[in-house]
Amino acid sequence: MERLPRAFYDRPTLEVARDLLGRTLVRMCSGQRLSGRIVEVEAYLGPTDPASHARHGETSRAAPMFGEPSYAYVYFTYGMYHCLNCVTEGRGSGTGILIRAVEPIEGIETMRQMREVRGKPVSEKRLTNGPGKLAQALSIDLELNRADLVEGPDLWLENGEPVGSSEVATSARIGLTHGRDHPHRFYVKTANVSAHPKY
DNA sequence: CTCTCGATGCGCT
DNA sequence: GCGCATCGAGAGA
Repeated sequence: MERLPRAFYDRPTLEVARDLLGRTLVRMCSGQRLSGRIVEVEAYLGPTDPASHARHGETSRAAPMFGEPSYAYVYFTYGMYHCLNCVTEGRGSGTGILIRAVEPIEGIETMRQMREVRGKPVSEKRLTNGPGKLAQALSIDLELNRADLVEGPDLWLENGEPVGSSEVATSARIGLTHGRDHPHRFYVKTANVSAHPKY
């Protein structure tokens, strides 16, 4: 399967977000392919977006989003979770897209082990149905911050199978206190896996 | 299913 | 010090 090219990311963020649905997220983990079908994302639109980490400008944490598109922005939050974004648009935009949920494809048993490190067995549906969960399942942490999604050896996106408009829905973004006024969350209605029971 | 709450560490005002 | 782009446990319906 072919990787998405650099130009894929170098477009308006909302356009890229919609286009990310159905693509395959691939993580090479000690020689093994772990992968999933992207079914939920959220767009973060730069310094003017009150919900974005870029809202205070190019701070050290948000800096990757101000760099070249097609690189990863990984951040650590709530003292214990990591979340994966891909950087979009041109250098200086401060924009990115949070990957919120994938359907596991390859390496399901490894993902299960990663997720069971503490706690009880995890059903396949709950393996990767949330940004913190999929990062844990795919062993994504700060080492992958700024990773090159086009040429890098550890993390990338493949064409997958784009989903048609009839399968796509939008909503407000999840877990925010500011910036809930725009439908910047995109998800696949028919997905096996949902990061939000309400939708 | 729903809701609430605590864990836990860091970025930023 | 405050507030998180989160998650899981526990309680209730």
